[in-house]
Amino acid sequence: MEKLILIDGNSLINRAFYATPVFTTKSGLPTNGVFGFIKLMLKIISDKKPTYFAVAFDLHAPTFRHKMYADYKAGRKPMPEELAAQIPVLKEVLSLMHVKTCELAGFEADDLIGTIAKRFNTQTYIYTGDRDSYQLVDETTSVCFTRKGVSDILELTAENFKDETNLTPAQVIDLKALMGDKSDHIPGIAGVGEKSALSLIEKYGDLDGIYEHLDEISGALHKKLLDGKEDAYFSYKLATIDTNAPIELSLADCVLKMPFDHAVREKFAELEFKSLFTLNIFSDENTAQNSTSEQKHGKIEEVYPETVEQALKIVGNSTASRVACDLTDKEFRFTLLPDGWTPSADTVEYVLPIKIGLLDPGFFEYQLQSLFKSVYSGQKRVICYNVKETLHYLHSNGLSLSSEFEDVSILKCIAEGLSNTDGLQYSLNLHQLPERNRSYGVAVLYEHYFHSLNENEKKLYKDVELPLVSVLFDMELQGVCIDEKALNALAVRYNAEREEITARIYELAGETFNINSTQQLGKILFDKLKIGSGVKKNKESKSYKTTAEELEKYADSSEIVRQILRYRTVQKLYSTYIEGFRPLIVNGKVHTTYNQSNTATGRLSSVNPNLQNIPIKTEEGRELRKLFTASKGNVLIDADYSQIELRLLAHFSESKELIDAYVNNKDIHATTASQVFNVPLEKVSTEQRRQAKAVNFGIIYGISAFGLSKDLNIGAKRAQEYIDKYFEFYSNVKAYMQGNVDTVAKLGEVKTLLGRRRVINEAHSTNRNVRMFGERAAMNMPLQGSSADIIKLAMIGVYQKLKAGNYKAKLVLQVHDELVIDCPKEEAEDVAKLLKTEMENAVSLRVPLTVEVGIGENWFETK
DNA sequence: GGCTTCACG
DNA sequence: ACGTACGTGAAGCCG
Repeated sequence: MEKLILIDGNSLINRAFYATPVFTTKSGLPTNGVFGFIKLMLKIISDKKPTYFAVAFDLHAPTFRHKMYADYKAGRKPMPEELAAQIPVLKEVLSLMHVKTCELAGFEADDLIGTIAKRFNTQTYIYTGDRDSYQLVDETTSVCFTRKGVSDILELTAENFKDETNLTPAQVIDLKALMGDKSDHIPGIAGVGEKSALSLIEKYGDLDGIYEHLDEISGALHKKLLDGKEDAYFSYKLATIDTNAPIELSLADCVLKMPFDHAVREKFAELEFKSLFTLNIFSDENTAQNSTSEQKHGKIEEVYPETVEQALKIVGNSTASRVACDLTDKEFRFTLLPDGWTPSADTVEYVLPIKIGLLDPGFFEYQLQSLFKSVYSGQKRVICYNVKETLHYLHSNGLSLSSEFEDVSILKCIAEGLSNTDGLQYSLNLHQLPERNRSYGVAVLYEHYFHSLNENEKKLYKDVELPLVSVLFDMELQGVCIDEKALNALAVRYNAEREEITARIYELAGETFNINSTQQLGKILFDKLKIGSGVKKNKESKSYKTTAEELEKYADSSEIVRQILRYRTVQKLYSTYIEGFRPLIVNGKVHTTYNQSNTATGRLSSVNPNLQNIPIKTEEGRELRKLFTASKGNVLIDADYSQIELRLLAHFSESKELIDAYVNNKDIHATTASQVFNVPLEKVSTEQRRQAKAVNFGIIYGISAFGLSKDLNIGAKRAQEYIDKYFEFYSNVKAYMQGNVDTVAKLGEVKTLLGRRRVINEAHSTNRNVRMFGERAAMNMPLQGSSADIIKLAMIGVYQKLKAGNYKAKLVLQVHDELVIDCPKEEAEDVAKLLKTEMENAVSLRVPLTVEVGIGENWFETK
């Protein structure tokens, strides 16, 4: 069915404005709202491929519903100047795009949208950041609600509406009538919140139903409802969207005309929307008769060589200096890129099936190897989307990649952070590139992202992230040895204990239940056994909170609680670290995958298995590290940075107290304790030092009194005193942190030592909690991210030194501030020295970086 | 697939 | 008066 998209213009430009960092044209015109809106609009077009498209705007004037609205809206915070200025610009852009816009004196955008949606019997999608429109959902109308920012969209349809909201679309109005809506200045009934409103609706269906059965409702609620009846019905009218607005509009008026005229391109140039240029959305005057994808991007011809020899010849005869590749289970696609190639050139994409099935498949794949060899180990630079994956694929076929390579997934990550990490296919759609021409798409995306980087980012990419790919590939390939015998022994032990505890818990509970179910557990503990009164529930109030922290409170008085805490420990160790590892062991080793492009700060992450969260904090958990051993005849060398994030804080803040502490090798936690608790350094107790350590850590996280008080189990007031004392002494640290907050408020992003950016949209939120989260993230990211930068440099240095020295030692693990090498005993002394030196000298800061090294037969022993 | 819990830096 | 520590991944339950 043909699709119609309806956009609430005011609502979405508002969302886009706050979700996009503030930027202006050279002349000072703010354009972030328009930019964010256009981006979103293009994404919608790409996702839904609509035939019809219209944007509605508010236009207030005195008529019934809106007069009331105007009254209420008088108290509303005015739209910021920078946003208001962008609305005419947006309307101008839309007009150039021939996108139908509508507004009508006296009607809200959602009235127009409601009217249009009900008028035409075609599949309609309403995009808005306003929950009011939920009431419009029906069989042919969906509401796409922008949850946070503009990228997270919740699509409500007739099918999922009940599941998502627990209401019918019509009941949305009743809900608002009862509870009101501050942001829309609908009063509702005083003292009636979401909870009671929802339960009333669930019981009586709607407003009329509630008042018909008013006598069944007792107590305070009865009075509130009685007193608020007028408010409720008035609010009901306010909340009801008018679906009969007198608007003249036919479906034909809404036809979306793609591609866009040259004038749109010119307008984008004027607004300095350079990143939109590479998109395939403009008509090319010269080849106006061609289809969209061919106009902007030239022709893409798919060629299927009949034999591998043919393909080999094509590669051999080509003088192209680069080749873009995409290798999947089904196909191998490659595009040769001659010097000076641009996305607008006519391009040929070669396609070879990986599994032919008809002939002898082994033979064909054997043939393919020579093609891989010529492409991946030739003179041409190879461009992939995830090159480490390709390296593994080649290796498993006895091949290696010896050409220089590029990686679009990493480029994208440096350019946009975590914005859209859904892989190549997603990026192709987003950029309106043909879905099947994946190697061509890789080339276009490469050009797009590489040229969007600034000089620092290009260096970060070329000098750090790309060389790191080879390091990580080698580490993953190498793997780390697991002592399977010891693992099996532990499995038996844990399993026996788990069964023992389970039996005892059932006995104490008087029945069997699923201990792993927090819901069932909560009911047993608090409803049945009434273990305690403190029945803290979770957000949805669906279940009791049963975290270890919560249960500890009852441990002294209740055996079942003690047994459950013990059960949790054993269950965690057994399921995650014993049984979880078993299927991942290959020839006595596990080979993790390090993900280089999925953290907000620039850290690596580790999966299948995660080797960055192996227990260490408790004695018992720490035992598991004995399972991680050196290879036969080898030792493990472990090196970790000492307090690298605090040292970075000293460096960035230029706090002379912090610098002094590190330059003179002082005990930093004791120093902080001495200041915070007003005692001479030599009189600091172990308890005071422990607390000061928590303060120092808290600072790195963007400290809050509440967080610190929870961590230290003290009152928020005391915690605040500690923080004040801390900042009084380390005054530059306070200024530095404030600087981060100011930066993110102004630019919407912060940076690390090597210029890695993190966009923090939360910093522009009107919601105080969300905004403060953004501020804490802004305080933490430069520290956590620079630490990640530094260890990446060190890894590259160590890798190169090991290679240059012809050592057999191999890097096997990275745990954020720690590296582990599997090393022949005879090399150990040299390698330990090399490792320490490379790590300590990876960068030069205002304070020394120090590294602690340990050597042992297994990971446990190195510490 | 989202939520809860818990392992790490 | 509000509700918060920063960054991850895995297992298991539940709808």
